[in-house]
Amino acid sequence: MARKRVTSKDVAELAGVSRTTVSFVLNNVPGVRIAEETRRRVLEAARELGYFPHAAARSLVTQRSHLIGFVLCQSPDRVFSDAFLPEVLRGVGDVARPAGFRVLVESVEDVSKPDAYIQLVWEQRIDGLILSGPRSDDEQLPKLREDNFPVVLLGQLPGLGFPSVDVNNINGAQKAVEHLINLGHRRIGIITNAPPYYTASAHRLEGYRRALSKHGLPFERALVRYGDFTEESGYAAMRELLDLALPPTAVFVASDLVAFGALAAIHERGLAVPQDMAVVGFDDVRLARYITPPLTTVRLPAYELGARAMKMLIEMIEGEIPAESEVFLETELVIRESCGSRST
Amino acid sequence: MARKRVTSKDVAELAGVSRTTVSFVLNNVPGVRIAEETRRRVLEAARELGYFPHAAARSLVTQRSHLIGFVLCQSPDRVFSDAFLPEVLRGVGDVARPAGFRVLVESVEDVSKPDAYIQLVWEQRIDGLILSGPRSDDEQLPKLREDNFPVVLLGQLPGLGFPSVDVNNINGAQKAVEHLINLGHRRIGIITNAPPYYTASAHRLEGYRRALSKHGLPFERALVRYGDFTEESGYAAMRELLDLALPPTAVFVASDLVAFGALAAIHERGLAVPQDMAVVGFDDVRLARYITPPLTTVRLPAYELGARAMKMLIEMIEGEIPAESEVFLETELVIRESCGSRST
DNA sequence: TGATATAATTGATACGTGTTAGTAACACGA
DNA sequence: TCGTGTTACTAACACGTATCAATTATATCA
Repeated sequence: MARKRVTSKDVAELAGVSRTTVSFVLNNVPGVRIAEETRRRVLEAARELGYFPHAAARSLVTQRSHLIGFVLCQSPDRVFSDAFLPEVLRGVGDVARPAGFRVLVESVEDVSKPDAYIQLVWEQRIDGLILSGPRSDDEQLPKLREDNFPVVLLGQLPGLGFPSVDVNNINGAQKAVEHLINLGHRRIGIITNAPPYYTASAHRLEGYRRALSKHGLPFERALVRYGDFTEESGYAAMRELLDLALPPTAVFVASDLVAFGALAAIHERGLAVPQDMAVVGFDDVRLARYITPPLTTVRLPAYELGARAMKMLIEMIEGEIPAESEVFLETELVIRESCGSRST
Repeated sequence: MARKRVTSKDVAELAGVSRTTVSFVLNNVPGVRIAEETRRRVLEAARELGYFPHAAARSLVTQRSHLIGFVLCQSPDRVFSDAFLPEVLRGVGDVARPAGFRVLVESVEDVSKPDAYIQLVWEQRIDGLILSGPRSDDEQLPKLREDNFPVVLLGQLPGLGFPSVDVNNINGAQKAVEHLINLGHRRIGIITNAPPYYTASAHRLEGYRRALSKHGLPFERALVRYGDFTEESGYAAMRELLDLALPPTAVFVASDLVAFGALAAIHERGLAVPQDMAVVGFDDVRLARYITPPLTTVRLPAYELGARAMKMLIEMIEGEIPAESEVFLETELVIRESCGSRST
């Protein structure tokens, strides 16, 4: 750091005014009248010296850091959350930037540890918090609730009453399964993305049930299998479905990654997709389109997830009460080749 | 914010000492002796009140924010850099955390704009900077050089003399091609990941040449094609190679994504991988293993890239001169099924 | 015992900004 | 000339910490 720091005092001296005036001009303080000539001189001086207010000094007095924390609670499905992190982050950033906020990214391996991320709040380093993949065993969340610190959840956590943004998993799954039904399938299996105590998993299963019942098809326990985020789990589950006395003609796999495993199992049996077995995935992972056959799947609005969460958070920081407290974003069915296209 | 902020003054009063003593105890200031009993009382009081020093106040006086900026310069290959962002970020975070640093992530669409990210530096919001995918038209970098602000590049940018961390693309490509040669292939094509003015692309081509010449094989211009990050470019390039009078028996595709396109072109011709055409990729994208056939490829050490860059940056912030200024991390050949396994 | 060295603690200041309350200059009407 | 109102600006304080120089309590030694 060769150069000496430029302070508002330097600007004031160069412009021949007081520091207070500099502050008034640069912050455009409402209700204060400054002569046009003076204002020009100050701006000129600031530009010439390359002056930027010291962030720490400023936030010490304003009690605003203009930083928000994006905390990633690592769960077993890291593979999954990772895949969308860049998109989500881009959504967050695109909303944060014009509002003058920066984003501090923190990933936390063990939410039950008391010093996990709450320190950011106690230190007053951040003005608000987006929590991705909140866990119910998180011991810090209740404390934040007490202080009513601005928090938005990405995902769901019933009970604490935090505002949240999530995907409408029920509708998404229902759309996927109805697509299969519309193609003429009557015996449709499901492999979930995760064990049933994950909300997303339960909701996707619920969507499956709704689609069946809406079209008068029976729900058979034998056609339900549970994945656990991994390709391997999809492989194993698909083999079980194929071993049934009366196997399904189509399967809804509630995660693309798990679906890749399922596809491997199908190919292994010498069966063709979509002719012998139609497959729909969920998530629209980047590479869903590159697999053979390109996977029909449900697109997760990752960018929008981030953007919306950030928008809500800013509202809360500004002191407003967000219009809706629980937002569910709709998905989009992306039709490729893994189901055939009898529909069109 | 229902609760009033707890300051060091509160801790001091509860412990019955002065604010100075509190500071001495909590910061473990060397060269200052504190009675064991007093120390205990202070720590106890701090714990009881849940005291954390105000980050802004602290960094105002210490001139240290304990924040580092991770700036993503968006280039046309965003798809690519995105794919590894989570891993890289994890590497950065895992090194930053124990050293007491947090990470501010910023993505910048146009590096030539003067207010792109340098404001973070002028505001003294960050102590150091990791720049991912630096561009030569970046107008801010030279200024940072002048002030010798701590910067580490992720990637390469000859000329300015910034410390950098990058992948050893030459060696990686060479390993991939030698693998094909060892399997008996004598006529090997290459599809690059990007146009030749990208350093990474040029280096991977260079590795290809070295492998050939090392084993006495001729370099033929006809077998060289240029990709441009996309699957489509791989598809087109592969078709051209297949249309040659004397097509190759194997191809090194210097990007997994581009390789997926190439695979599609091969399958379209009714050819089998690896029997009719062996394929090696580069990057080891997460889904390289899920494609059929699972892709043999060169693993990019994404985590280590981030970890190493952060390590160097911390050294520079501490005032040390990093031992090596240009670090090239080695890759690892991941053998799957797209080349056959005549080797073992 | 008194002088002196050492251990333990503190008062005062600086860091760079935002902001409140207040002053000086000036114009205006009576 | 005086009071009143307005405009344009400023002096002084606060934010919460780290740290230096100074001070007080305690042990050491002749």
